[in-house]
Amino acid sequence: MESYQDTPRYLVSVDCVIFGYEDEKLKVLLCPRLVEPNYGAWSLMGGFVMPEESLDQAASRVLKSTVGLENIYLKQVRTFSEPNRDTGGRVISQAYFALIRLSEQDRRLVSSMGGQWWEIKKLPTLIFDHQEMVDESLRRLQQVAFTNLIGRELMPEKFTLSQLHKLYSVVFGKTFDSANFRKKILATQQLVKLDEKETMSSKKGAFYYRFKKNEEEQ
Amino acid sequence: MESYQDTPRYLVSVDCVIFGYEDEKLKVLLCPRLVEPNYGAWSLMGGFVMPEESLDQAASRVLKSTVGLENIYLKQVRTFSEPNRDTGGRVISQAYFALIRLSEQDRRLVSSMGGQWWEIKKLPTLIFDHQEMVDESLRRLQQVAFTNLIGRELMPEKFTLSQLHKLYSVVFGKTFDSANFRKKILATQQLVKLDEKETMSSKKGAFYYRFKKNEEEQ
DNA sequence: GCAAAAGTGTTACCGGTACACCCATGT
DNA sequence: ACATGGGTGTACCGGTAACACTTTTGC
Repeated sequence: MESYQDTPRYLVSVDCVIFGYEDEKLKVLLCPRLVEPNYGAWSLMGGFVMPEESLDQAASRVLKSTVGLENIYLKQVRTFSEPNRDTGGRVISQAYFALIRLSEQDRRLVSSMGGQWWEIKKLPTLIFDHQEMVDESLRRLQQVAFTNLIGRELMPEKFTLSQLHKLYSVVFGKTFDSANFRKKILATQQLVKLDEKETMSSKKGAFYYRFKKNEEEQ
Repeated sequence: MESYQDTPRYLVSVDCVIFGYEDEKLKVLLCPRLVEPNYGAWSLMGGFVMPEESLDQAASRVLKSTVGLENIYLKQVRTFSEPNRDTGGRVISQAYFALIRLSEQDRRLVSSMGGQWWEIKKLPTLIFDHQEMVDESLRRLQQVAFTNLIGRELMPEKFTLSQLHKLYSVVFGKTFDSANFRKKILATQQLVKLDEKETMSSKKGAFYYRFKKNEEEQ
Protein backbone atom coordinates (compact mmCIF):
# COMPACT_ATOMS: atom_id res chain seq x y z
CA MET A 1 0.00 0.00 0.00
CA GLU A 2 1.25 3.42 -0.90
CA SER A 3 0.23 6.61 0.87
CA TYR A 4 1.24 10.12 -0.14
CA GLN A 5 -0.68 10.37 -3.40
CA ASP A 6 -0.26 13.41 -5.62
CA THR A 7 3.07 14.34 -4.13
CA PRO A 8 5.84 15.22 -6.54
CA ARG A 9 8.61 12.70 -7.05
CA TYR A 10 12.20 13.23 -8.07
CA LEU A 11 15.17 11.57 -9.57
CA VAL A 12 17.72 10.88 -6.86
CA SER A 13 21.35 10.14 -7.57
CA VAL A 14 24.63 9.68 -5.82
CA ASP A 15 27.87 11.23 -7.01
CA CYS A 16 31.13 9.87 -5.72
CA VAL A 17 34.35 11.79 -5.26
CA ILE A 18 36.79 8.91 -5.42
CA PHE A 19 40.19 9.77 -4.01
CA GLY A 20 43.35 7.88 -4.75
CA TYR A 21 47.01 8.56 -4.05
CA GLU A 22 49.82 7.92 -6.51
CA ASP A 23 53.12 9.49 -7.51
CA GLU A 24 52.89 11.73 -4.46
CA LYS A 25 49.71 13.24 -5.80
CA LEU A 26 46.15 13.18 -4.56
CA LYS A 27 43.91 12.18 -7.44
CA VAL A 28 40.23 12.05 -8.25
CA LEU A 29 38.56 9.73 -10.71
CA LEU A 30 36.58 11.41 -13.47
CA CYS A 31 34.62 9.98 -16.33
CA PRO A 32 33.19 11.40 -19.55
CA ARG A 33 29.43 11.51 -19.24
CA LEU A 34 27.64 8.69 -21.02
CA VAL A 35 24.26 10.39 -21.22
CA GLU A 36 22.76 13.59 -22.45
CA PRO A 37 22.83 16.41 -21.64
CA ASN A 38 26.52 17.30 -21.63
CA TYR A 39 27.46 14.00 -23.23
CA GLY A 40 31.21 13.53 -22.99
CA ALA A 41 31.82 16.27 -20.43
CA TRP A 42 33.92 15.43 -17.39
CA SER A 43 31.92 14.25 -14.47
CA LEU A 44 32.18 12.44 -11.17
CA MET A 45 31.20 8.82 -10.96
CA GLY A 46 27.51 8.68 -10.23
CA GLY A 47 24.30 6.81 -10.68
CA PHE A 48 20.62 6.93 -9.98
CA VAL A 49 19.24 5.32 -6.87
CA MET A 50 17.36 2.10 -7.46
CA PRO A 51 14.08 1.29 -5.72
CA GLU A 52 15.42 -1.39 -3.46
CA GLU A 53 18.63 0.26 -2.29
CA SER A 54 19.63 2.94 0.19
CA LEU A 55 21.88 5.81 -0.82
CA ASP A 56 24.84 4.12 0.85
CA GLN A 57 24.14 1.00 -1.14
CA ALA A 58 23.81 3.02 -4.33
CA ALA A 59 27.19 4.60 -3.67
CA SER A 60 28.72 1.19 -2.99
CA ARG A 61 27.27 -0.07 -6.23
CA VAL A 62 28.79 2.83 -8.12
CA LEU A 63 32.16 2.07 -6.57
CA LYS A 64 31.88 -1.59 -7.45
CA SER A 65 30.86 -0.87 -11.02
CA THR A 66 33.47 1.78 -11.70
CA VAL A 67 36.63 0.65 -9.93
CA GLY A 68 35.62 -2.93 -9.15
CA LEU A 69 36.05 -2.65 -5.40
CA GLU A 70 33.81 -3.51 -2.48
CA ASN A 71 33.74 -2.55 1.20
CA ILE A 72 35.18 0.84 0.44
CA TYR A 73 35.53 3.76 2.80
CA LEU A 74 32.55 5.95 1.92
CA LYS A 75 31.07 8.96 3.68
CA GLN A 76 28.17 11.26 2.92
CA VAL A 77 29.31 14.76 2.16
CA ARG A 78 26.21 16.82 1.46
CA THR A 79 23.06 16.76 -0.59
CA PHE A 80 22.99 18.99 -3.64
CA SER A 81 19.47 19.94 -4.55
CA GLU A 82 19.21 23.23 -6.37
CA PRO A 83 16.22 22.79 -8.68
CA ASN A 84 18.24 23.62 -11.80
CA ARG A 85 21.56 22.10 -10.89
CA ASP A 86 21.17 19.45 -13.59
CA THR A 87 20.18 20.84 -16.96
CA GLY A 88 18.59 17.56 -17.95
CA GLY A 89 15.86 17.67 -15.34
CA ARG A 90 15.48 17.89 -11.63
CA VAL A 91 17.90 15.55 -9.92
CA ILE A 92 18.65 15.61 -6.23
CA SER A 93 22.10 14.27 -5.67
CA GLN A 94 23.85 12.99 -2.60
CA ALA A 95 27.60 13.54 -2.77
CA TYR A 96 29.87 10.91 -1.26
CA PHE A 97 33.58 10.75 -0.91
CA ALA A 98 35.53 7.54 -1.13
CA LEU A 99 39.11 6.51 -0.43
CA ILE A 100 40.66 3.69 -2.38
CA ARG A 101 44.03 2.15 -2.90
CA LEU A 102 44.90 2.88 -6.51
CA SER A 103 46.85 -0.32 -6.92
CA GLU A 104 43.74 -2.35 -6.25
CA GLN A 105 41.47 -0.75 -8.82
CA ASP A 106 40.28 -2.76 -11.80
CA ARG A 107 42.15 -0.77 -14.42
CA ARG A 108 40.45 -2.53 -17.30
CA LEU A 109 37.04 -1.66 -15.93
CA VAL A 110 38.01 1.93 -15.28
CA SER A 111 39.42 2.51 -18.71
CA SER A 112 36.52 0.70 -20.38
CA MET A 113 34.38 3.72 -19.56
CA GLY A 114 37.07 6.26 -20.14
CA GLY A 115 37.73 6.89 -16.48
CA GLN A 116 40.82 8.92 -15.75
CA TRP A 117 42.62 9.94 -12.60
CA TRP A 118 43.20 13.67 -12.29
CA GLU A 119 45.38 15.48 -9.85
CA ILE A 120 43.00 17.23 -7.52
CA LYS A 121 44.57 20.63 -8.05
CA LYS A 122 44.38 20.36 -11.82
CA LEU A 123 40.90 19.18 -12.64
CA PRO A 124 39.24 20.01 -15.95
CA THR A 125 35.94 21.84 -16.00
CA LEU A 126 33.31 19.63 -14.44
CA ILE A 127 29.61 19.49 -15.13
CA PHE A 128 26.98 21.08 -12.93
CA ASP A 129 28.07 21.47 -9.32
CA HIS A 130 30.60 18.66 -9.34
CA GLN A 131 33.53 20.96 -8.65
CA GLU A 132 31.76 22.08 -5.50
CA MET A 133 31.35 18.45 -4.52
CA VAL A 134 35.08 17.92 -4.94
CA ASP A 135 35.90 21.00 -2.90
CA GLU A 136 33.68 19.99 -0.02
CA SER A 137 34.97 16.44 -0.13
CA LEU A 138 38.54 17.63 0.16
CA ARG A 139 37.58 19.69 3.18
CA ARG A 140 36.00 16.63 4.73
CA LEU A 141 39.06 14.58 4.00
CA GLN A 142 41.19 17.18 5.75
CA GLN A 143 38.86 17.09 8.70
CA VAL A 144 39.10 13.33 8.91
CA ALA A 145 42.87 13.43 8.50
CA PHE A 146 43.07 15.93 11.31
CA THR A 147 41.22 13.91 13.90
CA ASN A 148 41.91 10.35 12.88
CA LEU A 149 44.71 9.06 10.72
CA ILE A 150 44.27 8.71 7.01
CA GLY A 151 46.40 6.46 4.93
CA ARG A 152 44.89 3.16 5.87
CA GLU A 153 42.76 3.36 2.74
CA LEU A 154 45.04 5.42 0.51
CA MET A 155 48.51 4.05 1.14
CA PRO A 156 49.86 0.68 0.00
CA GLU A 157 50.15 -2.16 2.51
CA LYS A 158 53.56 -1.06 3.66
CA PHE A 159 54.99 2.42 3.51
CA THR A 160 57.58 4.60 5.17
CA LEU A 161 56.85 7.47 7.49
CA SER A 162 58.26 9.82 4.88
CA GLN A 163 55.69 8.58 2.41
CA LEU A 164 52.87 9.10 4.87
CA HIS A 165 54.30 12.51 5.63
CA LYS A 166 54.15 13.31 1.96
CA LEU A 167 50.51 12.24 1.77
CA TYR A 168 49.61 14.62 4.56
CA SER A 169 51.51 17.42 2.91
CA VAL A 170 49.61 16.88 -0.31
CA VAL A 171 46.21 16.62 1.35
CA PHE A 172 46.67 19.82 3.31
CA GLY A 173 48.69 21.65 0.71
CA LYS A 174 51.40 22.49 3.22
CA THR A 175 54.38 20.81 4.79
CA PHE A 176 54.53 19.62 8.36
CA ASP A 177 57.68 19.50 10.45
CA SER A 178 58.83 15.98 9.79
CA ALA A 179 60.31 15.41 13.24
CA ASN A 180 57.07 16.34 14.95
CA PHE A 181 55.04 14.49 12.37
CA ARG A 182 56.68 11.15 13.08
CA LYS A 183 56.33 11.59 16.81
CA LYS A 184 52.68 12.43 16.55
CA ILE A 185 51.93 9.59 14.17
CA LEU A 186 53.80 7.01 16.22
CA ALA A 187 52.08 8.25 19.38
CA THR A 188 48.75 7.11 17.96
CA GLN A 189 50.05 3.55 18.16
CA GLN A 190 48.19 2.66 15.01
CA LEU A 191 51.28 1.67 13.07
CA VAL A 192 53.47 -1.39 13.28
CA LYS A 193 57.14 -1.10 12.38
CA LEU A 194 58.31 -3.80 10.01
CA ASP A 195 61.78 -5.29 9.75
CA GLU A 196 62.10 -4.31 6.14
CA LYS A 197 63.58 -1.12 4.75
CA GLU A 198 62.79 0.93 1.73
CA THR A 199 66.12 1.79 0.08
CA MET A 200 65.19 3.39 -3.19
CA SER A 201 64.71 6.95 -2.10
CA SER A 202 67.50 7.29 0.42
CA LYS A 203 70.92 5.91 1.11
CA LYS A 204 70.24 5.12 4.71
CA GLY A 205 66.94 3.44 4.00
CA ALA A 206 63.70 3.97 5.86
CA PHE A 207 61.78 1.34 7.78
CA TYR A 208 58.46 0.25 6.40
CA TYR A 209 55.37 0.49 8.57
CA ARG A 210 51.87 -0.88 8.18
CA PHE A 211 48.58 -0.11 9.86
CA LYS A 212 47.46 -2.36 12.68
CA LYS A 213 44.60 -4.63 11.77
CA ASN A 214 41.44 -4.20 13.77
CA GLU A 215 42.03 -7.44 15.61
CA GLU A 216 45.43 -6.38 16.90
CA GLU A 217 45.41 -4.91 20.37
CA GLN A 218 45.46 -1.13 20.15
CA MET B 1 13.18 19.32 -21.99
CA GLU B 2 13.57 16.40 -19.71
CA SER B 3 16.19 13.69 -20.10
CA TYR B 4 16.51 10.58 -17.94
CA GLN B 5 13.36 8.77 -19.08
CA ASP B 6 12.32 5.56 -17.38
CA THR B 7 14.31 6.26 -14.28
CA PRO B 8 12.58 5.69 -10.95
CA ARG B 9 11.50 8.72 -8.97
CA TYR B 10 11.04 9.15 -5.27
CA LEU B 11 9.33 11.19 -2.67
CA VAL B 12 11.85 13.43 -0.99
CA SER B 13 11.24 15.10 2.33
CA VAL B 14 13.03 17.12 4.95
CA ASP B 15 12.70 16.45 8.67
CA CYS B 16 13.75 19.13 11.09
CA VAL B 17 15.10 18.60 14.57
CA ILE B 18 14.21 21.97 16.07
CA PHE B 19 16.11 22.72 19.25
CA GLY B 20 15.06 25.28 21.81
CA TYR B 21 16.27 26.09 25.31
CA GLU B 22 13.99 26.92 28.21
CA ASP B 23 13.86 26.33 31.97
CA GLU B 24 17.44 25.10 31.82
CA LYS B 25 16.39 22.29 29.52
CA LEU B 26 17.23 21.49 25.91
CA LYS B 27 14.01 20.83 24.08
CA VAL B 28 12.88 19.48 20.73
CA LEU B 29 9.67 20.32 18.96
CA LEU B 30 7.44 17.36 18.11
CA CYS B 31 4.11 17.19 16.40
CA PRO B 32 1.45 14.51 16.06
CA ARG B 33 1.43 13.24 12.50
CA LEU B 34 -1.31 14.67 10.37
CA VAL B 35 -1.23 11.97 7.70
CA GLU B 36 -1.48 8.24 7.46
CA PRO B 37 0.22 5.97 8.18
CA ASN B 38 0.85 6.40 11.89
CA TYR B 39 -1.65 9.22 12.11
CA GLY B 40 -1.26 10.94 15.47
CA ALA B 41 2.10 9.42 16.35
CA TRP B 42 4.86 11.75 17.50
CA SER B 43 7.05 12.97 14.72
CA LEU B 44 9.58 15.61 13.83
CA MET B 45 8.48 18.60 11.84
CA GLY B 46 8.81 17.71 8.20
CA GLY B 47 7.50 18.20 4.74
CA PHE B 48 7.87 17.07 1.17
CA VAL B 49 10.14 18.94 -1.17
CA MET B 50 8.36 21.03 -3.73
CA PRO B 51 9.43 21.16 -7.37
CA GLU B 52 10.80 24.67 -7.30
CA GLU B 53 12.73 24.59 -4.06
CA SER B 54 16.03 23.21 -2.80
CA LEU B 55 16.22 21.09 0.32
CA ASP B 56 17.49 24.07 2.30
CA GLN B 57 14.53 26.07 1.12
CA ALA B 58 12.17 23.25 2.00
CA ALA B 59 13.60 23.15 5.50
CA SER B 60 13.26 26.91 5.82
CA ARG B 61 9.66 26.65 4.71
CA VAL B 62 8.98 23.99 7.32
CA LEU B 63 10.48 26.24 9.98
CA LYS B 64 8.42 29.19 8.82
CA SER B 65 5.22 27.19 8.74
CA THR B 66 5.67 25.48 12.08
CA VAL B 67 7.25 28.06 14.39
CA GLY B 68 6.72 31.16 12.27
CA LEU B 69 10.37 32.12 12.04
CA GLU B 70 12.64 32.98 9.13
CA ASN B 71 16.40 33.13 8.66
CA ILE B 72 16.92 30.35 11.12
CA TYR B 73 20.16 28.50 11.86
CA LEU B 74 19.78 25.30 9.85
CA LYS B 75 22.30 22.60 9.00
CA GLN B 76 22.09 19.35 7.09
CA VAL B 77 22.63 16.36 9.30
CA ARG B 78 22.39 13.29 7.13
CA THR B 79 20.17 11.70 4.52
CA PHE B 80 18.04 8.80 5.68
CA SER B 81 17.20 6.53 2.82
CA GLU B 82 16.53 2.96 3.87
CA PRO B 83 13.97 1.71 1.35
CA ASN B 84 11.48 0.75 4.05
CA ARG B 85 12.10 3.46 6.58
CA ASP B 86 8.67 4.96 5.97
CA THR B 87 5.87 2.40 6.08
CA GLY B 88 3.71 4.55 3.81
CA GLY B 89 5.98 4.30 0.81
CA ARG B 90 9.50 5.03 -0.18
CA VAL B 91 10.54 8.43 1.09
CA ILE B 92 14.09 9.66 1.11
CA SER B 93 14.48 12.18 3.87
CA GLN B 94 17.08 14.78 4.57
CA ALA B 95 17.45 15.49 8.27
CA TYR B 96 18.20 19.05 9.37
CA PHE B 97 18.79 20.51 12.74
CA ALA B 98 17.69 24.00 13.68
CA LEU B 99 18.33 26.30 16.61
CA ILE B 100 15.70 28.81 17.63
CA ARG B 101 14.99 31.18 20.45
CA LEU B 102 11.94 29.78 22.15
CA SER B 103 10.66 33.19 23.13
CA GLU B 104 10.36 34.16 19.49
CA GLN B 105 8.28 31.25 18.32
CA ASP B 106 4.71 31.81 17.19
CA ARG B 107 3.05 29.89 19.99
CA ARG B 108 -0.37 30.12 18.46
CA LEU B 109 0.89 28.58 15.22
CA VAL B 110 2.76 25.85 17.05
CA SER B 111 -0.17 24.83 19.20
CA SER B 112 -2.57 25.01 16.25
CA MET B 113 -0.99 21.81 14.98
CA GLY B 114 -0.48 20.25 18.34
CA GLY B 115 3.25 20.96 18.43
CA GLN B 116 4.86 20.37 21.80
CA TRP B 117 8.32 20.94 23.19
CA TRP B 118 9.87 17.88 24.76
CA GLU B 119 12.94 17.68 26.88
CA ILE B 120 15.51 15.96 24.72
CA LYS B 121 16.26 13.29 27.27
CA LYS B 122 12.60 12.38 27.71
CA LEU B 123 11.15 12.04 24.26
CA PRO B 124 8.19 9.81 23.56
CA THR B 125 8.45 7.05 21.00
CA LEU B 126 8.97 8.60 17.59
CA ILE B 127 7.93 7.31 14.21
CA PHE B 128 10.29 5.62 11.79
CA ASP B 129 13.91 6.65 12.24
CA HIS B 130 13.21 10.03 13.81
CA GLN B 131 14.86 9.13 17.10
CA GLU B 132 18.03 8.42 15.16
CA MET B 133 17.74 11.83 13.55
CA VAL B 134 17.48 13.43 16.97
CA ASP B 135 20.48 11.51 18.26
CA GLU B 136 22.66 12.50 15.34
CA SER B 137 21.50 16.08 15.55
CA LEU B 138 22.47 16.29 19.18
CA ARG B 139 25.90 14.96 18.33
CA ARG B 140 26.22 17.62 15.66
CA LEU B 141 25.13 20.28 18.08
CA GLN B 142 27.82 19.16 20.50
CA GLN B 143 30.36 19.27 17.73
CA VAL B 144 29.35 22.81 16.82
CA ALA B 145 29.32 23.85 20.48
CA PHE B 146 32.80 22.46 20.86
CA THR B 147 34.43 24.35 18.03
CA ASN B 148 32.37 27.52 17.83
CA LEU B 149 30.16 29.01 20.50
CA ILE B 150 26.52 28.14 20.68
CA GLY B 151 24.01 30.29 22.42
CA ARG B 152 23.68 33.04 19.85
CA GLU B 153 20.61 31.27 18.53
CA LEU B 154 19.39 29.55 21.67
CA MET B 155 19.85 32.12 24.43
CA PRO B 156 17.79 35.28 24.91
CA GLU B 157 19.26 38.65 23.88
CA LYS B 158 21.03 39.13 27.18
CA PHE B 159 22.13 36.42 29.56
CA THR B 160 24.64 35.77 32.30
CA LEU B 161 27.68 33.58 32.00
CA SER B 162 26.11 31.23 34.51
CA GLN B 163 23.14 30.80 32.23
CA LEU B 164 25.39 30.06 29.27
CA HIS B 165 27.33 27.68 31.46
CA LYS B 166 24.11 25.90 32.26
CA LEU B 167 23.26 25.59 28.56
CA TYR B 168 26.59 23.92 27.88
CA SER B 169 26.10 21.57 30.80
CA VAL B 170 22.73 20.54 29.45
CA VAL B 171 23.92 20.10 25.88
CA PHE B 172 26.84 17.92 26.89
CA GLY B 173 25.16 16.23 29.81
CA LYS B 174 28.04 17.05 32.11
CA THR B 175 29.23 20.02 34.12
CA PHE B 176 32.22 22.13 33.22
CA ASP B 177 34.42 23.88 35.74
CA SER B 178 32.78 27.26 35.91
CA ALA B 179 35.96 29.24 36.47
CA ASN B 180 37.56 27.76 33.38
CA PHE B 181 34.34 28.03 31.44
CA ARG B 182 34.11 31.78 31.85
CA LYS B 183 37.72 32.30 30.93
CA LYS B 184 37.40 30.21 27.82
CA ILE B 185 34.19 31.88 26.74
CA LEU B 186 35.48 35.39 27.33
CA ALA B 187 38.68 34.55 25.50
CA THR B 188 36.70 34.07 22.29
CA GLN B 189 35.87 37.78 22.43
CA GLN B 190 32.44 37.09 21.04
CA LEU B 191 30.57 38.48 24.02
CA VAL B 192 29.97 42.03 25.16
CA LYS B 193 29.55 42.76 28.83
CA LEU B 194 26.55 44.92 29.61
CA ASP B 195 26.17 47.36 32.48
CA GLU B 196 23.11 45.60 33.74
CA LYS B 197 22.97 42.83 36.31
CA GLU B 198 20.68 39.88 36.79
CA THR B 199 19.73 39.80 40.46
CA MET B 200 17.07 37.12 40.70
CA SER B 201 19.23 34.10 41.10
CA SER B 202 22.01 35.45 43.30
CA LYS B 203 22.52 38.07 45.95
CA LYS B 204 25.59 39.54 44.36
CA GLY B 205 24.04 39.70 40.95
CA ALA B 206 25.68 38.60 37.70
CA PHE B 207 26.43 40.84 34.79
CA TYR B 208 24.48 40.33 31.61
CA TYR B 209 26.31 39.68 28.37
CA ARG B 210 25.19 39.63 24.78
CA PHE B 211 26.72 38.30 21.59
CA LYS B 212 28.56 40.72 19.35
CA LYS B 213 26.73 41.58 16.20
CA ASN B 214 28.45 40.70 12.96
CA GLU B 215 29.24 44.33 12.26
CA GLU B 216 31.11 44.85 15.51
CA GLU B 217 34.84 44.46 15.24
CA GLN B 218 35.85 41.00 16.42
C1' DG C 1 84.48 13.56 2.76
C1' DC C 2 80.10 15.11 1.59
C1' DA C 3 75.33 15.21 0.45
C1' DA C 4 70.82 13.58 1.52
C1' DA C 5 67.38 11.48 3.78
C1' DA C 6 66.26 8.99 8.28
C1' DG C 7 65.65 9.49 12.76
C1' DT C 8 66.39 11.49 17.84
C1' DG C 9 66.55 15.01 21.47
C1' DT C 10 65.83 19.54 23.71
C1' DT C 11 63.48 23.53 24.77
C1' DA C 12 59.80 26.90 24.97
C1' DC C 13 55.28 27.87 24.88
C1' DC C 14 50.26 27.54 25.00
C1' DG C 15 45.78 25.85 26.36
C1' DG C 16 43.37 23.21 29.42
C1' DT C 17 42.43 21.53 34.15
C1' DA C 18 42.08 21.65 39.06
C1' DC C 19 41.34 24.20 42.77
C1' DA C 20 42.05 27.80 46.26
C1' DC C 21 40.45 32.05 47.13
C1' DC C 22 38.08 36.70 47.29
C1' DC C 23 33.61 39.51 46.52
C1' DA C 24 28.94 41.24 47.23
C1' DT C 25 24.70 40.92 49.38
C1' DG C 26 19.96 39.19 51.12
C1' DT C 27 18.47 36.97 54.98
C1' DA D 1 27.49 36.28 60.45
C1' DC D 2 26.98 33.31 57.05
C1' DA D 3 25.37 31.04 53.08
C1' DT D 4 25.21 31.55 48.18
C1' DG D 5 26.40 32.27 43.71
C1' DG D 6 29.68 35.56 41.09
C1' DG D 7 34.14 36.19 39.83
C1' DT D 8 39.66 36.06 39.92
C1' DG D 9 44.40 34.06 40.38
C1' DT D 10 47.70 30.48 40.24
C1' DA D 11 50.12 26.26 39.75
C1' DC D 12 50.57 22.29 37.01
C1' DC D 13 50.36 19.09 33.10
C1' DG D 14 50.44 17.47 28.35
C1' DG D 15 50.64 18.36 23.68
C1' DT D 16 52.82 20.81 20.00
C1' DA D 17 55.99 23.83 17.44
C1' DA D 18 60.66 25.07 16.40
C1' DC D 19 64.95 23.58 15.54
C1' DA D 20 69.54 21.62 16.62
C1' DC D 21 71.62 17.42 16.27
C1' DT D 22 73.09 12.43 15.13
C1' DT D 23 73.01 8.33 11.97
C1' DT D 24 73.65 5.78 7.79
C1' DT D 25 75.23 5.05 3.33
C1' DG D 26 76.03 5.87 -1.82
C1' DC D 27 78.78 8.50 -4.59
